[in-house]
Amino acid sequence: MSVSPPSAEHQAHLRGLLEAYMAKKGLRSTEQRRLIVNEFFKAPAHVTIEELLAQVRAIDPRIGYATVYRTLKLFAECGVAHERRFHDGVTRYEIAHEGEHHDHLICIECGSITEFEEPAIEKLQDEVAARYGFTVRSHKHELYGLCANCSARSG
Amino acid sequence: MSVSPPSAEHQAHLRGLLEAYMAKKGLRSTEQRRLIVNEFFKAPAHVTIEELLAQVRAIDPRIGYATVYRTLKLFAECGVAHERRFHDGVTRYEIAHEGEHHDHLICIECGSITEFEEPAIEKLQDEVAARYGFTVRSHKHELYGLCANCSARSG
DNA sequence: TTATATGCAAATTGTTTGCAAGTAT
DNA sequence: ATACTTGCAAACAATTTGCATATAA
Repeated sequence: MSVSPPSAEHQAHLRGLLEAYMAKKGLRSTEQRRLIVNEFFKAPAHVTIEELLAQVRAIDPRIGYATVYRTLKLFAECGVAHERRFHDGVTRYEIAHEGEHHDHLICIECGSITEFEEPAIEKLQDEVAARYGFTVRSHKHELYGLCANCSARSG
Repeated sequence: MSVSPPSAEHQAHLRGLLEAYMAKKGLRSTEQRRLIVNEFFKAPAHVTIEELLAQVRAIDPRIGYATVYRTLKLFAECGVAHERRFHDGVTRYEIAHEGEHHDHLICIECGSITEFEEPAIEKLQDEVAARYGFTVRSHKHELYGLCANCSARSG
């Protein structure tokens, strides 16, 4: 529910971003890149390089790890994806959302990741920063614990 | 200002924690461990293994990386220190504070780390978790940007 | 054509572990 | 004596890079 694929419209917007960025940088549209973009949009949220690699290899087994790695970096650079690194030390990629920034609830039992948005927290956070004369550029707010399912299951 | 060494009293408390834990586990008080505890209490907050290693080697150059590594892990296990991993992927250790949990402002320019505490955020965070039936065990809230000094300097 | 992209394998980075020799109890 | 510790070096895990070959423009 908190993780849904991008609307056709939003997806088109992101493809536009990527295309514009590639044009500006003189980068080329290759078969691998086209495949990786398409699979990335179909992939579950917070996908890892390994996971996406497996997914694209199901279609073309000759794709290399480094190609997926570099393509996801490219997505992050042009704003199509966000890089996230949670507790477990693996980098995950998430499709850039429309509108608001969101944060994460991470289940330490089953690994599920849920997104949440809480403007009141963002507001307080800005107040804290102001108190220290700090200029916020980005932030990370992650809650670790047991998701509803795992809470029920384990007590 | 937000980073001050532990009071003599608090330090004694932490040493007690460590001693009790070591006794319970049958661990031994060695020269290396005594040196590392002492230096850790003198070290700046959010020290890395490398930094603490350099600091203890200034006193005894024969100390190995792994010894510092394992001793800091031990501190974390018994509640004398907290492990933190920020943006840059290096693990840092911080002396366990009295009382409340705190979070961090990290300057992406000079690397300085400031601590903050905001009960209202913690409260909202618990409300968000409750909304999802999520049981919070720990959390990470980090603001990245420019500290007061660097904001002034770079515009 | 020619600069960019790919796939492989090797290099890096930071952390973790195995083991023989040393040491606290 | 015995079990824990140490320091070294090697293993790991995840990411990043160099380079020869392939390919888009």
